[in-house]
Amino acid sequence: MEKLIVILGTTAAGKSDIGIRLAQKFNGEIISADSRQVFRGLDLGSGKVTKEEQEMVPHHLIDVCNPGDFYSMADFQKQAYRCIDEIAARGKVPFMVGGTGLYVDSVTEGYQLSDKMPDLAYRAELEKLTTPELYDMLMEKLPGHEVDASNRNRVMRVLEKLHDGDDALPKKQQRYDCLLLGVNWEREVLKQRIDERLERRFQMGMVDEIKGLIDNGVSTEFLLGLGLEYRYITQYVLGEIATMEELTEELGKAIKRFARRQMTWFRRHGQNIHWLDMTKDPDAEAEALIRDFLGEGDC
RNA sequence: AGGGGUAUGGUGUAAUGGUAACACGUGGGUCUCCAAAACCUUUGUUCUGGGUUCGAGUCCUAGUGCCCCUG
Repeated sequence: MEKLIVILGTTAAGKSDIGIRLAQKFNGEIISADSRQVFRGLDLGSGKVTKEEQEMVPHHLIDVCNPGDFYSMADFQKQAYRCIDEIAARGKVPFMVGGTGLYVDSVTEGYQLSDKMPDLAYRAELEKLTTPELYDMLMEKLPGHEVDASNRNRVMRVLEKLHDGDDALPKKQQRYDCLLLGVNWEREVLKQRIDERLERRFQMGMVDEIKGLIDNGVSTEFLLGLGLEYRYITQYVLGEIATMEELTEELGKAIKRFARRQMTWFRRHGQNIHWLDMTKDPDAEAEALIRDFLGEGDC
């Protein structure tokens, strides 16, 4: 089984930096596992690595589609598999770095997905119904299936699967031998890092980035749906958020809330994550683990 | 110093004298094809001392803190 090194963690934890350093040391290439960095032009707001950083180590699955395109976990998985296999075939070490828990898991746990594409027409039809109606419909077709009755997206997805002839049961098959490294900070420290990074990106022109996207025809509906930076800054540009102060405060809160959800995901799904002690020497700790994982003579 | 106002969870507010509520925050959780999405859920409050009343966040009184005005 091919080996894959994964670096995960919350937003603003510093995954990209340590990922680049480690990939350089171990003759690696980086696959980004980030649901927003796949879009061209979403740079500052998605926390994308710079062009210069991308030159230090080859990066993959960044800028692979246009804003407004439909891109999902399944697309990511397919492309990630191909990238990883190609990197390994070149005799290099694949490093997957990212904070989108679902994307990471789809590769590390080997989700087996139906090969049918989402049926957008059927989805549009379901969209007309209220959530309770959707739930009733689901219970009729598949009594006893466990989903949050009020979770519209989940209920719709199960209906969609059934419509496709799928049995709606999740399956998986591990495809890679993975070493999971977690980058994490004490809560208060992380909150401070989030605030600092937010301030820094505002100074670097994050608002102008969003204005530019809108001027170039990217729909505000798409941007609002992305959440966090793109949602809140779009609201500011549209005048729904009045001041920069309010924007900074609301967005800061939202990012912290998101970081908490990310941790919930990792706690639940990553039983074998090695959490690096960021207050000591995380690089050395990670290097030792990687060396051990890859085996002697490989580095 | 005098006059007026005000005091409710961490924050902002609500409650004809009759079970103290809401939002935000905080914490926990769900999630295999839009996942930075979409959801579920916990927590905690009447400034202090007296008084009126069957019953006080609410009325009276003293104190204390804060705000405004005057000097």
